[in-house]
Amino acid sequence: MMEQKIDELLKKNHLSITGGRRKILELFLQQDGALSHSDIERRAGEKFDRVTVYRTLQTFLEKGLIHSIPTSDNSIRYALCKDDCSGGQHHDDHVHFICNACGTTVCLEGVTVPSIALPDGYVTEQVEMLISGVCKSCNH
Amino acid sequence: MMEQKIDELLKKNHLSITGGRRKILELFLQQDGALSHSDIERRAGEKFDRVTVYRTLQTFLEKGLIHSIPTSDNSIRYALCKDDCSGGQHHDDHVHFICNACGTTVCLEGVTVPSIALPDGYVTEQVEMLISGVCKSCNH
DNA sequence: ACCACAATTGCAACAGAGTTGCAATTATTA
DNA sequence: TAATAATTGCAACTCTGTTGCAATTGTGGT
Ligand SMILES: [Mn+2]
Ligand SMILES: [Mn+2]
Ligand SMILES: [Zn+2]
Ligand SMILES: [Zn+2]
Repeated sequence: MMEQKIDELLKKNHLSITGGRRKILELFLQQDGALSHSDIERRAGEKFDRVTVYRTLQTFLEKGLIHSIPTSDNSIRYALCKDDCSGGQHHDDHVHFICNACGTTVCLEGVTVPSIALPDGYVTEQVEMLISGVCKSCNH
Repeated sequence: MMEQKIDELLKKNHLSITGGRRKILELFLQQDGALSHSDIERRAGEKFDRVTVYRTLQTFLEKGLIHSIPTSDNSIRYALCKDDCSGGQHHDDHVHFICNACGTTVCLEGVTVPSIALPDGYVTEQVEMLISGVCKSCNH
């Protein structure tokens, strides 16, 4: 049962269980790809205020339930984290893929970001790798 | 003389020479790192309308004079392209670095983006690599 | 140097995205 | 079930980005 899974996820992250959080988490679990703020607003229907969506995403980010994916068109996407990202510590070192045909953004969990040697004096804290092209489904 | 260089750059890209374009190009040439829209608006002073800045950046992008850099905080930065990017064809395969301390974004021209093998069915068209951390100057 | 034409600009008006304070509602714990 | 703390919705606001249109400016040819 998905409902049970949702409540467990919220409890595990020390979040109180509310309708809005349940609904947004459900959207992520039903979904293969990443979601933008407006995706969520649209699919959550008229049931929740815009502000609640903003605050919920912010909370989920801080708790390490989701991570954000920067895109070239200035519209951040969000995707579920793996289990070991709790507590605000993210360990997502996978590549993100954006399809130029259908627009979907997915986490390529199997493709890890290679480590890069930077010039002297630069210290790496986080690496984002974003690949755009044509996705599996759009390649007929 | 910088003024001469600016006009040549505009002519080479088949753009008419106007005050706004001159000023914005000057900002990029005076600058080591990348600039956001609001950086430009601020530094260009009250001299130009917001809309002109948007349209000028758009034009520069299309002509291959500048390229855009996606960031995690939803604020696109822009940086000058190398000479071989004219005509809307970009050949920037370098890594971008954002300093968490001072906030500046720079093109690491010497660091090329490694090629990545994607799962079957995915076709790569463009790769963005964005590293955040502490930059050279902030590492005292 | 001037003119005609095309391109660029500023302005106004608008749409969308994101933020904040506050009061009402709801969840948690005892 | 009641007390307390957290979450939510609402209103108001700011900031960002877009569009149409008329005024201005740049360009190339005379
Ligand atoms: Mn991901
Ligand atoms: Mn660059
Ligand atoms: Zn696709
Ligand atoms: Zn720095």
